[in-house]
Amino acid sequence: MAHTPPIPEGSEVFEAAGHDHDHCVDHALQAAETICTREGARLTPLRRQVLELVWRSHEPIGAYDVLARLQREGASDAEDGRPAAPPTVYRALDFLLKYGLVHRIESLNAYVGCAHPQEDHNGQFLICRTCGTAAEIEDDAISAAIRDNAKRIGFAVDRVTVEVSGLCPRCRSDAHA
Amino acid sequence: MAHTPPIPEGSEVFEAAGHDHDHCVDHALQAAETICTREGARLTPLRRQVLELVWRSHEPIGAYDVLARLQREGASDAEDGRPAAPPTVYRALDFLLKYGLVHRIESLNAYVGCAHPQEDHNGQFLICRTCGTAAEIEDDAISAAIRDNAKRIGFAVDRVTVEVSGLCPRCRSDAHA
DNA sequence: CTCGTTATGTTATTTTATAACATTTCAATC
DNA sequence: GATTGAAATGTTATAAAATAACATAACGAG
Ligand SMILES: [Zn+2]
Ligand SMILES: [Zn+2]
Ligand SMILES: [Zn+2]
Ligand SMILES: [Zn+2]
Repeated sequence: MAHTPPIPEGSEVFEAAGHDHDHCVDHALQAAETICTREGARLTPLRRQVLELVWRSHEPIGAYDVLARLQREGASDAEDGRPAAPPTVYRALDFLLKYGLVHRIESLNAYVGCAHPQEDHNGQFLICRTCGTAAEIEDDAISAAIRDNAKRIGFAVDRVTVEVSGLCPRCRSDAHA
Repeated sequence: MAHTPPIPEGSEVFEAAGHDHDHCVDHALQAAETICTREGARLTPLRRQVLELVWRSHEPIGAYDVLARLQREGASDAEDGRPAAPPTVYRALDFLLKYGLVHRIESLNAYVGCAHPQEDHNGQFLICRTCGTAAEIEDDAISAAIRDNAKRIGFAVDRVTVEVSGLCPRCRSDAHA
């Protein structure tokens, strides 16, 4: 499952500044299609659109921000005037969470596209307090340490939330200047 | 309240069932006095009362639950009729958070008394989805793993949130029965 | 096509948190 | 002990996040 690749100096998990994010989005949507097909889940136009909106935001995005963008774009098919309502977005997000296509960042009340949606995991995040970027990591050492502790105590782990906030490498350099 | 037989292994972090919680509360309030004195911070009657209410709840408690209890008990000094308002509680909680006397559980939007308030830390929690108990652990292996990862990536850690939800040893046994 | 299921629409409300400004309390200085 | 500036609390209003409850539409198996 987990590759904990040697990270030379810092910046693969934090996306490169000028990278082609459209490509990331397309890739994520493609992966989502694959997963939903495999799972027999229906990635409807609405759900797909919400997933795309979440991915387009390079930072974690709140449900109401998703809603606002959804309203601006209009529902994908029906362009019938009435703006979408909160439950529309929350239901789509719930679906995406269920199939591991997005993660919820508890400390921000916000959502972010999952970086490796194939694998079953809860997501561990490094969140920059300055630029807002959330890098998803998957560190076996962290997972193992948590698993070991729980085992020692006799606690049956269901869901793990790891959210580290601080300064990303880039913002750190900027701060020095 | 309920007396439940001894739990064989691994249950120090989860409080024993029939323990004297009043003692925990008193101890916590005492420690808070000490810390605030040392820090030159004012543990006012209101703040003290909020801390006590948080501690009295054996589970993490929401701000509005604290508020409700505060209203029921009346403000500690002034018994002037008007019920307390949300900012009163949020400000007290902010103070208590600032001095490390309580922790906020992000995944529950709730607050819990800190088990080792002397030390500077962010708190790591095992939260039972059945009984609601949140056990605060302080696992160096977890902290170290997170610190190492961040260092490798060049991320400057500010605040760490670790919240593990699942089944505590007791509820696990109960489920087996 | 028919029918049960799943998805979405719609309206209202609940829960959580903060903004903005007024008043009180406190302790230091005069 | 009065003066005063800072910190704490009171008060009112609103923002932000999430869900409840019920109605309609779309979908897919038989
Ligand atoms: Zn992920
Ligand atoms: Zn940054
Ligand atoms: Zn603590
Ligand atoms: Zn339990």
